[in-house]
Amino acid sequence: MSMQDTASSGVALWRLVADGIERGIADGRFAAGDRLPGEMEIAETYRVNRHTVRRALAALAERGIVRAERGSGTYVEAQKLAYPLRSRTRFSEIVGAGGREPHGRMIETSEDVATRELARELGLKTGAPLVRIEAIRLADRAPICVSTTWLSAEHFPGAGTVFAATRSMTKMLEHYGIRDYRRGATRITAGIVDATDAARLDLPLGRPILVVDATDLDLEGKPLVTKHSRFAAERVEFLVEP
Amino acid sequence: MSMQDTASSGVALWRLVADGIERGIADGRFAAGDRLPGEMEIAETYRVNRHTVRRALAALAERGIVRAERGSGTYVEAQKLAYPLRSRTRFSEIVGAGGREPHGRMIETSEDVATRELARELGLKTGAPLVRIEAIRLADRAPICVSTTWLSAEHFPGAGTVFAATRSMTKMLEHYGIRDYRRGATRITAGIVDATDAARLDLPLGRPILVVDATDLDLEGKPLVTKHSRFAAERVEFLVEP
DNA sequence: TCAAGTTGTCTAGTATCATAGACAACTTGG
DNA sequence: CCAAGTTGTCTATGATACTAGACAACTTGA
Repeated sequence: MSMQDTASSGVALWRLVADGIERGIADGRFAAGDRLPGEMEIAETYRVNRHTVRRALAALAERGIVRAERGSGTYVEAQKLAYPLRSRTRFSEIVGAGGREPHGRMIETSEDVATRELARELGLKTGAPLVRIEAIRLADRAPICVSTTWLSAEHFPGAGTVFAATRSMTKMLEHYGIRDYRRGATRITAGIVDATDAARLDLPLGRPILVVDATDLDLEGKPLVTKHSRFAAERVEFLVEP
Repeated sequence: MSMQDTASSGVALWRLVADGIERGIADGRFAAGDRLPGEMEIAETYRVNRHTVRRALAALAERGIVRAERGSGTYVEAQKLAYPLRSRTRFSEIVGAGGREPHGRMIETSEDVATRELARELGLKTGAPLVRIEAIRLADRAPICVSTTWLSAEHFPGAGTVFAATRSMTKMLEHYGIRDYRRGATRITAGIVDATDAARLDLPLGRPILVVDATDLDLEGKPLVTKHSRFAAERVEFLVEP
C-alpha cells in the first residue's frame, strides 16, 4: 500500500498502521507484555516502509501503549476499563472495581438556554434557562470521559456550584431533595474527537470516541438531567448486561 | 490551526474539518435540508484556509452527506439508522421501521478452530471445530455493518450453507431446532475501520466504527453463537432501552 | 439592474508524508 | 566471542497537504 494507489482518506499511513496494531492489542491478538513482530515484519504485513512503521510505533509508545527495547523488540503495555451500562453503579465504583484510582472534577459551568432539542429531552420549553456543567472523569490519572450535563436552572438553581463542591452528580441531586433516579433512553454512537475534547482527554486528533447521550428520570419518569458524554474509545469498553 | 502548531496527529486537516461538520449534522446543529455556513465562515471557525474547507466539503459531498449549490450554499442531506440494542427485533424490522429497504448476504464462510477466547465465549474447548460466517447487512444499499459469527461445527454442521440460503440467523438456528434464544453479554467499543472492512462498508479509511461483541444463548443459558460486528458509525446509532 | 455574497477554478510556495538505502548501537542465543 | 536479528539515526527524493491570492460563474435580494 502507498499513498498513491489508495484513495486518499485524509489519514496518514503511519496512523493506519498504528490503529491496526492498537486494534490487535484491543482484541487480544497481542496481550499485555507480549512482544510485537519486528519492524520489518510489520512493514511487510502492511506493505509500507519500515520508517512508516517506526512512526506508528513511536506514536503508540508516546501514548504509553507499547515500549520499544533496542536490540530486542517492542512490547505491549495497556488494557481497557470495563464500563457497565444501565447499572446504577457510580463511576468511582466501576473504576475502583478495576483496581484503579478514580478521580473527577468540574471543568466549567455556565447558564444556557434550551435549544428545541434540549427542551424536548428535559420536558421544558425552548429557551428555558438551563445550567450547563462540563466535567471530566479519570482513572489512574488517565482521562476516561468528558461530559456535558444540562439541567433546569429553575428547578436546580446554583447546580454548578453544588456539583463543583460535591464532585458527584448523585450528591448534587440529593442536595435538591432527589433521593433516587433511573436511566431513561440512552443513545450510543461513535465519532472522531474534536480539538477541545482531544486536549481534555489527552488524545491525539483523529482518535475515535464513544458518544453517549442519556437522560436521567426521577421515579415518576420526569426528566431531571440530560448528558452528552464523550469517552476515549481506546480506554474503555461498554458492557450491556442481559 | 495549522499543521505546524498542532502536534501532528496523522490526520489531514481537511479530515478534521469534515469530521467536525459531520458531527454537527449528527448532533442536530445542522438538520437535513439546512444550509451550512459559507466556506469562508467555516474556514474562520476552524482557522484553516478556504481550500482546506473545500476539500472537506468535497469529501462530504462525495459520500452524499452534503450537496453544494453554486452561488447559493452547501446543504445537508443525511440521517442515521436508529438501532435498538437488547431487543429481539430483527435487522430487517429495524430497517423497515425507518422506511428503508433491508438487505443482507453472506460474504464467505469457513471452518475454523476455537481460540482460547472463542472457546470461553462458546463454552467449548480450545481447538474445537467452529463454523465462521462473514456477513454484511445493508439499508437502502448503504452498508450498515459487517459481522463475523462463530458457532460450533459439531452442533451446527453445514451452518454456513444454511445461512447462505436463508440469509437469516434466526431461520438458520430454526433449521437446527432452536426456536428461541436470547442475548447474553454485549460488549461495545469504538475503533477505526481497517482496510478490509472499509472496502466492505464502503467507507474511507480512518472512519470510526462501532464494534459490538455479543453472544446469544439458548433459553437454558447455554451459548449458541458469538458475533463480532463492525458498524459504520456514521450510519447508525444504538439505542439502549430502559 | 445591480451589488453583495456564494461556489468553482486557476497559479504558487512551503511543510509534511512516504519511500529508499545505509549504517550504528544494542540484545540474544549459540 | 560471534553471528544474526533487533531498534536507533542519518541522508535523500518525490508526492501530497496546506496556505495564499486572484478571478470567474452563479444566486439572491434590494
